[in-house]
Amino acid sequence: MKFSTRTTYGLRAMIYLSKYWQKEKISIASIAKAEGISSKYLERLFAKLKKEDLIVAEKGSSGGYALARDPKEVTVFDIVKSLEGKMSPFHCVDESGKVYCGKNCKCGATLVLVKVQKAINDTLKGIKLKDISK
Amino acid sequence: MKFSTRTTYGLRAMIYLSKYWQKEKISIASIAKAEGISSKYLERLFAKLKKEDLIVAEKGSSGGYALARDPKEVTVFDIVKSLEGKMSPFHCVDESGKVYCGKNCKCGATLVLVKVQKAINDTLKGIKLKDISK
DNA sequence: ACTATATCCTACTAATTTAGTTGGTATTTT
DNA sequence: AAAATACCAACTAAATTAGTAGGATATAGT
Repeated sequence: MKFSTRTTYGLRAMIYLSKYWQKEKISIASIAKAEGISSKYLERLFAKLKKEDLIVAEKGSSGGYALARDPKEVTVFDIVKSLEGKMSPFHCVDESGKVYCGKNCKCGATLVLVKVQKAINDTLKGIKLKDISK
Repeated sequence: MKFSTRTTYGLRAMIYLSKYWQKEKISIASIAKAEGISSKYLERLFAKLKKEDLIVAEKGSSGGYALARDPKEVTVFDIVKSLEGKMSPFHCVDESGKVYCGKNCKCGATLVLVKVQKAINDTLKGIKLKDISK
């Protein structure tokens, strides 16, 4: 089991943006270069972040991206969720923690899955973007 | 991000075995049938569990598998780890929690990864096989 | 108006991982 | 000897992830 690099790339880009919060707009090209990420790939990740209103964009020359909200108020959960899609890392358990696997819904295994899912989400919700951008 | 079905399959099989702890040996065929898992696939998962000494096997007719240790003493972490390989769900962070990514090792993103990894592992270590096999 | 620099959009490709299959061999009980 | 079991290696199929290609669209500065 591996988390995708999307999460790490996205976090790094958001940290980068938070350094310019209420200062400058930043282009994908410059973030990609600074962080060593494919700019075309980062482009696609930014589409997701924008769709969830975590960042705002301005087109055209001297355009770029900026955080949509104060880094003090954005949680890492918000970011990871927008990049990874639904935060339900198991096939049997949906996002709300409800178990719906076909075969044997009351099996002890799902107790584990639900706890792990909750542990991950609680951890992510407990960290603000501000906390990790110094 | 999804955990693989291996984890769930393996847990369910181990729960199944724990019901027969110090009673009977159980064949893969019967577990696979009862749990609705491909028996050939389960075979391969059992190879991993055996390699980590979580189960013991006896060959031949009337052979089968049994838990190697008391379900009170086996943690879910032991099981998941043997199935998933290393419990380092991020590319930047090794199993011990050490960060070793090439580019920017001190970046704030790794703080998140380390915390999530710890949260998962602590959760898994806190659950005994016995706890989930009623 | 032109040009350079951006975001935005869609489709394709490559690599990796996961899940499952095929076809056996070795061992033990009956 | 036959049946049932674990054991083993190689292959295939499906899904996901990572990355690329090739543009269209919008804006600022000249």
